[in-house]
Amino acid sequence: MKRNLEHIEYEKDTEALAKFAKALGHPTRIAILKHLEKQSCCFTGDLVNVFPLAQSTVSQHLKELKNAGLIQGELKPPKIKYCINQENWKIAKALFQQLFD
Amino acid sequence: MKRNLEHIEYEKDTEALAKFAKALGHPTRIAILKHLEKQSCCFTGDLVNVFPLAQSTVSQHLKELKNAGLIQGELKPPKIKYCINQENWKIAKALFQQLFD
DNA sequence: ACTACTAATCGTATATTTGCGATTAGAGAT
DNA sequence: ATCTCTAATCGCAAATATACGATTAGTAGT
Repeated sequence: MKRNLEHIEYEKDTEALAKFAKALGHPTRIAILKHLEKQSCCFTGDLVNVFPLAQSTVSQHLKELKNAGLIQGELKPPKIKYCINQENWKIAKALFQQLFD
Repeated sequence: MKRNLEHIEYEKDTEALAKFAKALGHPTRIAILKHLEKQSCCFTGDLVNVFPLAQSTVSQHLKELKNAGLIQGELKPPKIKYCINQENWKIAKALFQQLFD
């Protein structure tokens, strides 16, 4: 990007909502979240079997969801159990609700 | 992208939701939509004054929102009046609501 | 036809995203 | 210490996204 302007400052809520939306902006990630809602929790390996994607690709998507704060991982050797981050999930829900009021 | 797998088929709702989310995945576009909600309608030129962005950049964002079906433009020479596409807005709202249930 | 105005599109540069295979890291179990 | 298993990370390639200035298109008025 070629921007000579310094980073634009938006309202906190706007930034937060965009961040959540961005994380939701890929069908695979939506599908992962729906799966997590249904299963309540699951492991990376399970998802690799659910989607016709490489393990590294699924891991990448999980990473983005984690970075956005929508999910969290719990060490459950030798696996990692992923769940929806309920706290941030509520925040995201509220922000979207607010947008669509 | 290097994918030898043919395009993955997701559920219609999943695809639709991801498309809406993707369009919402940029703070400028969230801000534009919030502005449209407040003003009910507005013109490209107005937005160029609201954001420290080039006219072409604002136009690009409007195009993406239009492609996602979230807004629509009405010819109002010599300007174009943009409004939220209420029909799709409702659909988007429902899809997000459903996700966060 | 010409002018004036708005907004879309083009061309370009750079950043980010998406995806894969290969490798590495981490945590038990032997 | 070594082996096994899972999942993250690395390195790469290709597609998309973001932003800009410049140009073009479209419409209304003169």
